[in-house]
Order: sequence, then structure tokens, then C-alpha cells
Amino acid sequence: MVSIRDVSAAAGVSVATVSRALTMPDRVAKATRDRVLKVTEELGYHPNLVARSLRSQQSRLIVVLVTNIANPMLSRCIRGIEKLARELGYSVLLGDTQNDNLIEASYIRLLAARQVDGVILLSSRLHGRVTDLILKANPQAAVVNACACLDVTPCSTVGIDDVGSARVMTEHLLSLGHRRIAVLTGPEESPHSRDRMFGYRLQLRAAGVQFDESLVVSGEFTMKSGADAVDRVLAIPTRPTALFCFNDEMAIGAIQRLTALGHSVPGDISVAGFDDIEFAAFTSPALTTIHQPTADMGTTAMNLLHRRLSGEMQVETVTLPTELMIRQTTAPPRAEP
Amino acid sequence: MVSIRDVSAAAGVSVATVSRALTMPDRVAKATRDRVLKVTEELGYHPNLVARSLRSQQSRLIVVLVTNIANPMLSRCIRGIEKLARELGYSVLLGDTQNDNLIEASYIRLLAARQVDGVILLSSRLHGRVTDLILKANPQAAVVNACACLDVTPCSTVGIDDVGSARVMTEHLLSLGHRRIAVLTGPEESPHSRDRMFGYRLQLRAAGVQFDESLVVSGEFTMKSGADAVDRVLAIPTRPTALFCFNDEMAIGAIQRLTALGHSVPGDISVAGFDDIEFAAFTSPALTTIHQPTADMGTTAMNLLHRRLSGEMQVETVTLPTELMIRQTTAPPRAEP
DNA sequence: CTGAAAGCGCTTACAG
DNA sequence: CTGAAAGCGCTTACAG
Repeated sequence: MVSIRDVSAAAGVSVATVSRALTMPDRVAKATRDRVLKVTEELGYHPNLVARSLRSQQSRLIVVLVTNIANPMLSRCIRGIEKLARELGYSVLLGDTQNDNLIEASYIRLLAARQVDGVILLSSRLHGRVTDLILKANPQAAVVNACACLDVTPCSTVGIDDVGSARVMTEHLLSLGHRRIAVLTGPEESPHSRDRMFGYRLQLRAAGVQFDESLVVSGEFTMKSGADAVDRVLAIPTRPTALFCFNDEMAIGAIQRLTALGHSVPGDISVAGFDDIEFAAFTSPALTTIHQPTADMGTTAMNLLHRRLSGEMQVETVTLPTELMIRQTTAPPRAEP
Repeated sequence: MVSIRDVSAAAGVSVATVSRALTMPDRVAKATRDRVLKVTEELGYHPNLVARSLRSQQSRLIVVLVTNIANPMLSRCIRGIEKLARELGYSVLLGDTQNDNLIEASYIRLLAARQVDGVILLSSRLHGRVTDLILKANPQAAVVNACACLDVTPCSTVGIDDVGSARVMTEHLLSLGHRRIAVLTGPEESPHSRDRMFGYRLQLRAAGVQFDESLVVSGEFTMKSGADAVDRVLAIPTRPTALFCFNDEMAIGAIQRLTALGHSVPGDISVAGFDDIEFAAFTSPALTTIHQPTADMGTTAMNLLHRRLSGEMQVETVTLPTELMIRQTTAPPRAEP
């Protein structure tokens, strides 16, 4: 590997000058700078980032902590992060925590060991306090939460309006004429699930429809849990005419099971999802859902992180717009006999 | 941050001894070692990996180069890689190349700049030569190909038997009584598509069924291309009774479009996929496909890389078994009228 | 504007 | 078995 020494020798200047020519060009005479740059080019010199990190105490390395990189929402979000990170000169270290506290802790240790500049959190649990843990161990680290900021320590956050979006979907179903709208929630510790539930209730009330506890069925945000929930939904005394699933995976599972049992969607029951993952547009029939700007969330998160790393000390919160995607799984309820 | 100096001071030994106690414990007297470890524990010392990298010329950092991290197969594979990498003490840097040569090149530069130890390739193009490029720029790097090794330079490889697996699926369709089996291929530059095509033709021949060029329709491995292909499939003169899609996404797209056009799957036409992504089991009806051990591929790739980084100089090739998953989208063809 | 020197936090021959 | 010293490749006050 060609090092800064080789460049300094070839250009006939000190290594300090080479370093300056490359990192603060305006503090070097034009003639010198040009010579250094020319030699740099000729020798194919690229600064050793490891050495630079050690000396400058910043690595241009960020960690993305995610509960499951195989989740379509999260992987798209990471794609957005990676793209902007690369453009801004950062590298992204992947940390798939599997929602495991030990793995999380091991990554928190890594932050210091690798002199990581910042962290983007893509995991949201109601009682996680990851941000707090990170900042306790790494007071200098910048943290951006791309899910929901639930810790004591404030940090920059990007997300959507879960409450409002759930209201929009609920209103869509109400406007079709549905009154008995079942919901399939996510796990209890999910802030998204909690907020969507809140939006659902809010909109029911706004429409003067009484909330009915028996219409609430709980799932795990997985396709299997969506399929499994169908039996419980169908067993609800006065059968609901619509099912609002708090994510697309559960909706997909539910549709499969409903169809397999001989129920027509949306003929017998309307089904709605949330997220608009890529597959949502390709179920049979195509799923009505709430679109989240997933890749945007990633780039926005990276943007917020970059700002903090550039000295911007203010904590910011960005809420991105969602969109109701009306497709084929929702329709007016069948007329009463 | 507490450094090796602090430990050496507190333990009353030289930094050299601290370093040895931690990295080659058997070259240090037991008493000394114990004292060092105790102090290390007490002070909460963790070695600075950046300094270690700079000095030892190895970073325990690997790069995963992937065409699209939002692809379900690839993200699951990465999950497998990350898990084992973490357990072995490596960190994984994510490189989403979007199949773009410039991005690829920027990551190849990064390899040297960050003193990356090795690379796992999760992108396969017939004429890519990424391996060659990497090794030209980083002769010391270890490369593992988790798709198909297509470059001049040999490298450790993990994959499945695409040809054999396609034969198995073709045989499944033949055994159901299908004779006119259309195929929906991937893009031309995909080695997987090429091999699956080969397997299909091989098995037709083995069964004494004449290959018919008009049954070949080409797609892009996307759901949309699967949906779009349906019109071309339906326009084939003597209409095929089965459609073998070379990945699940295209099968999902095809099923949606077929259903939307009023064709029953598998009543009017059988549809088969390849890969067994998570969604394959939850289409309506559930997709018959070839299961790939995706996460295994990831851990195996990491294993091969680790072996090479541990001095094992031999290039190895591992072929993982696949499995035919018979679900609901394939059935005997409708009896001739 | 430029250079000599110190130092980031480790590891590793080299002595003893 | 242990320590003093050199050095990995940079950056950055400090002088001039």
C-alpha cells in the first residue's frame, strides 16, 4: 500500500503538508496543493482510514442497530441509510440484534471499541432504553431513532404519524359503511401497535361508533400470527365485516387463511394492512394499506445523524407523510339480509 | 475511555504485558495474567480495535457486497452472515451496490482504506469479475462468493445446485402430467437463471419431452415482471398447463395477474416458484417452490471466510441441499375435453 | 504557508 | 516471563 510518506517523498513536501493538502486544501499554497494532488493521483494514494480514525478520534463509521434485517420495512430503510451514508463518506456497520439484550449490549461495547461516530436505531420496544444505554457507555456518540424515541434521553427521531395514519385507515373503512371493524394488533411492547390502536379508537369515537373490546385480537406482526388470528376473528359473536391489521404481514396471513376457509375478501370481509411493503401490491387481491416512505425514513435518519455529527447539537424530530393506498381488499360490507 | 496504559499502571506491569495477557495468555505467568485480567475487569477496559487494527494490519472487519439488501433472499443470507461474524468477533460492513459498477468500485477502494480483512459477495452477474477487481486492488483480501463464482480468480464458494433443483421442479410438474410447461426466466446475465434453464431442459429431455422455444418467457426476477409476463404466457399458441417461474417474486406476480384475469391457479394453470422466500408459504393459494437454505448459506459463507482468514489457503466449494416444497399452486392439468 | 515533532492506542520483535 | 522501544499511518498544535 502506498502511504502518505510515499506521497510526501514524491512531492518533495512534508507529510504534514500532504495531509493538509488533502483535508484542508485552503491552508496550502495552490502550487503545493496541485503538486500534492497530482502525485496522489499518480501513485493512486488513498488515505488509511484506520490511521486517520485513531488519530482524529472519529471513524466515519456508523452502526445501524436493527431487530431483524430480513424484515422488508427495515431492510428498505437500511437501504436508504446506506445510500446516503456512502455519499456522505460514512460506512455502515450492521447490527442485527434479534431483539436480544445481550447482542444489543455487545454492539454497544463495539461502539467504543471501534470508535463509532453514531448510531441509528431501527428497533422499537416500549421498555428498551437502548438510547440511554448507548449514551451512558458512549457519551460522545450521536444517536438517531428511526422508529420512536421512547427513552429518557432525548434524541433525534424520524417516523410517521401512527395515530393519524390509523385514523385515516379507520375512516376509510367507516366510510365504506363498516361499523364492526376488528383490529389485529402487534405485540404489546410495540409503540407502533399502541399508537395505531389509539388512532383506531380515536376515529371510532369521532364517528360515534362505540369501541368494542371483543373486536380486538392480538398478533405478532408475522404472517403466521395473521393466519392464526383469523379463527379468533371469525369466532367473534356478531361477526365483524372488516379486519384492520396493524401491519401487512399479518394481513397477508389473514387473507390466505380467510381464502382457504372459503371466505371471500373483500366480499365476505374487508381486510386492510399497514406499511405497504412491496408484497402488499401483489397479494390476490391486492391489499389496501397505509404507505410508509420507508427508504425516505432511512435517508432522513442518516441526514439527522450527519447533522449531529457535524456539530449541530439540536435534537430534531421529523415526521414523514403516509398515504392511504386503496386497492382491492376493502369494499362496502355485504348488505344485511 | 480507559486505555491499555491505565491498565498497565493499575496492574503495575508494562503495557506489553497487558497486551500479552489479553491476546496470548499462555505467554504470561499465571499470577501476572490474573492480576491484569482483574484490573481489566475492574476498570472496564476494552481494547481499542482501531489502534489494534492499525498496528496488527488486520481489522476483523468484513464487507458484504450485495446487489440489494431489500431482497428477501439476500437479507436472510446477510442475517446468517452477521450472526456468525459476531460470534467469531468480526464486524460486518454493509455494501449495497445496486448492481452499479461505480458503487462497487467505491467499496473496493474502501477495502484497502479500512483494512478490511475479507469480502463476501452476494451479487452474481455473468460478466462481473468483481472477485478479480477486488483481488487486484487488495491482494491480501479473502473473498467468498455466496452466489456463483464466475470470475477468473478462483475463490471459496457456497451455493446450491441450480441445475439439479430445476430438474426436480420440472420433474414434479411432469409427474403431475404436464407436458407443456412454460418457464419464466430471470435476466440474461443471471447465472442462476441460466442454470435453472439448463436443468429444465435437461429434465424435459430425460422425460422425452421436446423442448419448445415458444414456452420460454423472460422476466426480471421482480413481481411486476411476473405479472407482466402472464399476458405473453397466455398468448402462447397451444397454451401451457404449467408455469415454472425461476423465482418466487415472479410467481407471486404471475399468480396475482392470473387470478385477476379470472384464471384459477392451479385449476387452469399450475404455477411454481423457486427460492421459498417467507411469503411463498402465504400466497393464496400457497406456492409450490424450491426451498433454499438461505440463512445457512450466510453462515456457511462466513465460515469459509473465517477459514481463509485463519490461514487456510485452500479454496473450497460448498453446495447446500434444496428441497421441493409442494404446496397448493401445482396440480394435474385439467383433463382434455 | 510549511515543517519537525508529538501522539492516537495498540502489537511485536528484540533483549534480558 | 517481562520490559523498553519501535512503529502502524495518520493529524495537529506549535514554531517559524
